[in-house]
Amino acid sequence: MMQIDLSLKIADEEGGEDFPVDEQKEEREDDNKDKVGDDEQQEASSSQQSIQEILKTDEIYTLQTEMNRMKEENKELRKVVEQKMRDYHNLQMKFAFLRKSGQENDNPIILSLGSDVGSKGAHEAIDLKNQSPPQVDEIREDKGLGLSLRLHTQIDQHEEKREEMKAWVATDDMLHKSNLGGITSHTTSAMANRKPRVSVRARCQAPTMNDGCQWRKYGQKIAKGNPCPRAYYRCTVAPGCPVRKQVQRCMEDMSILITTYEGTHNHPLPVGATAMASTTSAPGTFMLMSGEEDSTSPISSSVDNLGQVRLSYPNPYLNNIINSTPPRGVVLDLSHNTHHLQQQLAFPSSSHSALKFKHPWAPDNLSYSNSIASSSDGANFQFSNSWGTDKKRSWNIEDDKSLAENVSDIASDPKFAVAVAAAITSFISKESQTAQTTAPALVLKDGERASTSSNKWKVESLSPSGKAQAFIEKDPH
DNA sequence: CGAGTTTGACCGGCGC
DNA sequence: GCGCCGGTCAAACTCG
Repeated sequence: MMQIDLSLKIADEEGGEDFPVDEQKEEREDDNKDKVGDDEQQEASSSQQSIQEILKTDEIYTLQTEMNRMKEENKELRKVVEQKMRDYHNLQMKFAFLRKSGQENDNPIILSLGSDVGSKGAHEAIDLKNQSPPQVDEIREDKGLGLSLRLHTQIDQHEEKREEMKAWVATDDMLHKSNLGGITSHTTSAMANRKPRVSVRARCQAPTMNDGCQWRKYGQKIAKGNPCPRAYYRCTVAPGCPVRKQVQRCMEDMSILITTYEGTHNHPLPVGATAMASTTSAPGTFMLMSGEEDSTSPISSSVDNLGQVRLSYPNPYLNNIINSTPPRGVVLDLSHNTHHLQQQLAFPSSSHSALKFKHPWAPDNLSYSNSIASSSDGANFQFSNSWGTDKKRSWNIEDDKSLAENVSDIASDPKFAVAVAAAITSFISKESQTAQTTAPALVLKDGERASTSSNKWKVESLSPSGKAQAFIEKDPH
């Protein structure tokens, strides 16, 4: 899934560096031709040549040192990438595990990217590693962007949901103030015994979004509570494809198109829709193709009482979704850009931080790469937990600044959301197709195991801004 | 003429 | 059991 070409083209660099040396050598030869017979000049030329040889040797030595340094750096980066791959895979397994085991109880799983702003429940959550709540707080204070797992007890479940809703509303208010445009997408995971569903919210003027697939409209209804008609489409790429989608305008904001995909394609997807390959629907593809405006925004997701998974950017229209047409499953909300993320972070810009931002793998920035990594193509991403062995990270203003930019950059990439949606819906899809009979348990990164007998899990990454966040909650049903 | 859209009828789930 | 509502069907219609 994640492939980052970390190979260093040392050979090219060497060639490039050697070239000027050869030119200098030729120049020296030409000079020698013009000065044949002049002993003093020959001596001078000889000494000059020896000096140049020394310089050349120094240059070679410098290059070799640089090569070795880059090799070491490359090795470190490879280790980090491999570790991230393992973390991500483990997280996928955990999530699928938890969802399956959690079907017997009502507590949802919450996977979040970024800190859960104002989520009191998160603070009250019990850490998977049996850490005490103060340690959880410590994680938050750490301002890491890593991925953390939390186990929510049933006791604080309801209160936490209220707090999460409060957080949503608070974030919504900020968005209203900033009057941000952009794309909103929602991903909704399927109920345990239903087809996987993914809802995508996006600003789109067209009647429907171009998600790379072929659709045929088979019905239209005016849903209660929304004067905008809801259109029903089915995939016609291949006969018998069970995938269907519903398209409806948001009541509060007609510019927002809510597209809900359901089912899994039984055919290879056309070019441009490959992002759906690992998902149950096409929200990712939509996001890839809806390039209008700024599609970046902080990501957040949560689970409501209906057990739907909500993976969204802070969304002022969330209430509408919940109250009027509550989707089941995962909700991806990309209807807002992330300008406000940067505003919230409000760090003075500097070229240095910008450099870090563009090169998260810089040696002095590896602490970030331990938390979150994003490749240039954006479709590859990884998370890792930010607690446990990662406490040695040291944060400072520069880190915050770089992190803010990293978060913004990652969140701004629609492919990031695509990847998130793909991972989540992939889990959900797989889970819905397989029955889980093994004892509920969670294997942590360091080999620890945690019981999943409780009802609610939360996996979230922490960020200093608390704006780049994503939750995935387990369907309680 | 075929593919896609429209639209009223129909069906099943759910709550009262 | 009844009504409401979401979702689907299918005949009629439109369009290229």
